[in-house]
Amino acid sequence: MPRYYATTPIFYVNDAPHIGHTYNAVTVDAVTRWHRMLGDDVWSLTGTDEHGLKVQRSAEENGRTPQEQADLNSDRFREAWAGVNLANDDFIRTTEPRHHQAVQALLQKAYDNGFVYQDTYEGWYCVRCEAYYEEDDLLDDHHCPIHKAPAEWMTEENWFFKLSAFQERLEAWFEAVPDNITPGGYRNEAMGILKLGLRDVSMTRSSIDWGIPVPWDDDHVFYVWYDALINYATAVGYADDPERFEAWWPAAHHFIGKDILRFHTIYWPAMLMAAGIEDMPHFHVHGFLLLGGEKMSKSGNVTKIAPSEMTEVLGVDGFRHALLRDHPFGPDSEFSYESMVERYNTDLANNYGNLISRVATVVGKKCDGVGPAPQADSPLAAVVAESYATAAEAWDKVQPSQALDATIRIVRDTNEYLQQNEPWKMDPGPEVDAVMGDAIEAARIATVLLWPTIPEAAEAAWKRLGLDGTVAEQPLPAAADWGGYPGGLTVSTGDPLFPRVKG
RNA sequence: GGCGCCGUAGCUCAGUUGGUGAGAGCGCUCGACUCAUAAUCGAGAGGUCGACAGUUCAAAUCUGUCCGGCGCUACCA
Repeated sequence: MPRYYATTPIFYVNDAPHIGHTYNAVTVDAVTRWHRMLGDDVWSLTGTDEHGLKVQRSAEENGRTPQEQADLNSDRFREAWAGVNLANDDFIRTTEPRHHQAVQALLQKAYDNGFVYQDTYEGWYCVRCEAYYEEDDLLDDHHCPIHKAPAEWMTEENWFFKLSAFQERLEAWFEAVPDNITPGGYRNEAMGILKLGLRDVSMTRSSIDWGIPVPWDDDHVFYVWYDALINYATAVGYADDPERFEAWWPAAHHFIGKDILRFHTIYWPAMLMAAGIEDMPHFHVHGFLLLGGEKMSKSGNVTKIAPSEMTEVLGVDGFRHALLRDHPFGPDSEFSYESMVERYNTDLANNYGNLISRVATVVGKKCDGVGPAPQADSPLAAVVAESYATAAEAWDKVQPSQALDATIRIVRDTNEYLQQNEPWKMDPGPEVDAVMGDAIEAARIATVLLWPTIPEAAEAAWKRLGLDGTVAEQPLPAAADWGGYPGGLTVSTGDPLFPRVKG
């Protein structure tokens, strides 16, 4: 059984969950749900990044311990993800003991293998940023470009990671694995970074307490990135279950935003290599949601919009669908309230939801409420087969927008098929049965294929069609084969699955 | 400065290795239907595929230049 291990980034606890985070998390959720239907052995991970100066500071400001602060804020992400129906298998926190063990173990390996050394770091340092700057990046008189405050010349003893030692091995990895980073544009970006040449980087801090102690030097904690990235290994047992790690690690897929490309696709693979891990993860990189439209651009930035603002209007499933359908995975794309509502109304209210309604009503009136079996040679059979092939390929390439487009095509063509045959004008009999059997079957398959994005509504539709069991347990590709609907099941009507939303 | 990305109908976007008269959804116009969530279906209008110049029998697709927007070149989480 193929394995598929998918991760979101761990989100920094000081941030509030917003639709940018949500886009990433829902993509991972939908893709992993698709893989579950394929019968793959799936593990999906999300979590929170909880160390670092910012957490330490906001804890002080609020009169809490850093751990208390982290607990509070981590819960916001848990709640947000429950609110969009994420079916993650694990939620990791970097403050957990299992993670401390893994970080110390993995970096100790790097140390033992000779890829860590002590050196003096000198540079212009902004206290408020807690970061060093290159001279060229500072404003006049060595002022910090962000805070406009004077930077100080600092000298610090630090532990360095020998990133430069991995230049060639990283290049070899890129050469050997053409799809190590998708979409391809981001792979080019990463290769560009490589081509410029890699410098060793500092990986510890002695000025902060809120972090994971360096095992060979009590005075230091690891710099946040060297702590955070390792979460992906922690979660599949790097420190405490080597067998489990062996099994899952080769199947790792990291879904990330383009802003963290460098750390993930260059530093992290090098860290793995330094620790003697052979298998490299796959990376799927997306762009930003840009805030357009009227209603929300007034509130400024996409990072100010909580997912709950959208689920209140569109429902959980409606939001999930519109989010993935309208924003191709990879490039930056426009996000607007108006287009989300429009997408919801078009795809889910007018097409999919309405199809379920009209089918149920006509079956009720013309077939005594019992769904007839589909025709083996229905013209819809070919439509479904083609749509499935397109959707399956798109999911495989991590292109949910394309997959959903292909899936909705089934719904559109079924509406067209009904319109052409007008079964509501016919007297009950074989002719009506033939048309309605086909329509139910197409609706059934569309429901299966929509489950990864609209799981709740899909289950509800499944029951209305009178089908047994759950959509979740339907196996692909078999469940998408034409003719799966047996006929003779009671079809029921009900309130609209997706009520129209007024713009 | 260097590297890279983007610029296709009013809007949001598709367009594999260059090849039938350039597409989808939405919006718009007209019509049909009335089973259905004023939903659905059909027809139509609408683009010199950023500009210019090349390569080619043939380019939105390849090359160069230019214009416009953006990213990276940062130990910002």
